[in-house]
Amino acid sequence: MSSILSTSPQPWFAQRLLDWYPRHRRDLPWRNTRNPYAIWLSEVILQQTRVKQGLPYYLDFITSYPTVQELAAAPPDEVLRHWQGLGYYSRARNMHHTAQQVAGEYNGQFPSSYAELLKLRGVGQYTAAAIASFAYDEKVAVLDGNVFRVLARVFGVTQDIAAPASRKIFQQLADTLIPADQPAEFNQAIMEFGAIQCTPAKPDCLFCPLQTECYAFQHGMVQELPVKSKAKAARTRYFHYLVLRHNDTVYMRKRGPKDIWEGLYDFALQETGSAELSVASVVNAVEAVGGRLATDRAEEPTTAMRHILSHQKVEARFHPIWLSEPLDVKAAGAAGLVAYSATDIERLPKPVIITNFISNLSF
DNA sequence: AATACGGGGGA
DNA sequence: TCCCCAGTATT
Repeated sequence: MSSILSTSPQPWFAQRLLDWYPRHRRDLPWRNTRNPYAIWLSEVILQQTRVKQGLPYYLDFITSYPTVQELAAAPPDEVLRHWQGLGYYSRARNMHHTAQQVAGEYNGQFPSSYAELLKLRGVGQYTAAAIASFAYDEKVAVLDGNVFRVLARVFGVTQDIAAPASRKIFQQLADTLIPADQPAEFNQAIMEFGAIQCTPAKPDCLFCPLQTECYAFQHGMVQELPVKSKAKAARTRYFHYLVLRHNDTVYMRKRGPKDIWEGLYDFALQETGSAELSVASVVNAVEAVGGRLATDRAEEPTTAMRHILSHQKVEARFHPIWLSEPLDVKAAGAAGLVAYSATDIERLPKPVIITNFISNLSF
């Protein structure tokens, strides 16, 4: 079925990668440091994120919070605001939690082994292996999307990389390949090789140092490997945002748990099963949060703005509502709505779709 | 084992 | 459109 020799060492693999790496590696600010804080920060930012997208965020965080103590001391909303636009916001919340734990319980020192790192919130097998190897030279192989792809192709592993059960196959393979004397360099090399040379769509097989040994190349299966089952189709949700305005303020609320964009701020929301929301429904919704319209009818909503997430397609319409007076305090409070000035709003962490809408809003 | 959770970029 | 990305936590 495949050419895996799972228990016999194959030194050529590490040798070729370690030869390739110094000649092709990108110079990135979190490389060439042994500072576990900087490494942890970069790894959390880079989870499910490309270097190009994560780099400016890393630079902002390491500048704004040079030490774990400073990150720990920051207000949660401020941390989320710095994270704004990066996605997977639980990473930011978990990161902040872990910063406070390290600053407090760990006396500012990150744990120094894979097993201990794994206990930190937001630090899974990949990130624990990355920190343990990069910062402390522990011999533990990282397994990320790049490594899965490289191993599947080079060794002809046909297991579905999306299936959790496949992980131990790849982990076992990676563990036999990682050299004891250069675990950090090897981990960096295999990931960089996957990111630059053995890319998903059009890998550079012509100039590949593993061409002769690569199972996928030798068997014409480069496009077939890795095997990955498809994700479930995304469902569509219809958001009708009530942009409640009074004088120079706009009402916003913090989003709760068990849904997208937890902890970020948006407007009063009516979610429906279709793209339409009648004027009567808008008026009802405004009154439900204790509002009185300044005019007898609502303004036309904006055209739908689409926002694509991994598991959801959000179709949002924004209904500008001018209030004749502030919201009833009790009703607004129950809905979590608070009046913010333009300056306040700039500082709030917001989903990209909200930021985009606000950028066209005149105060 | 399956699902939820963002957003950007490339083909 | 579809796929991928320096994954993790929850169910």
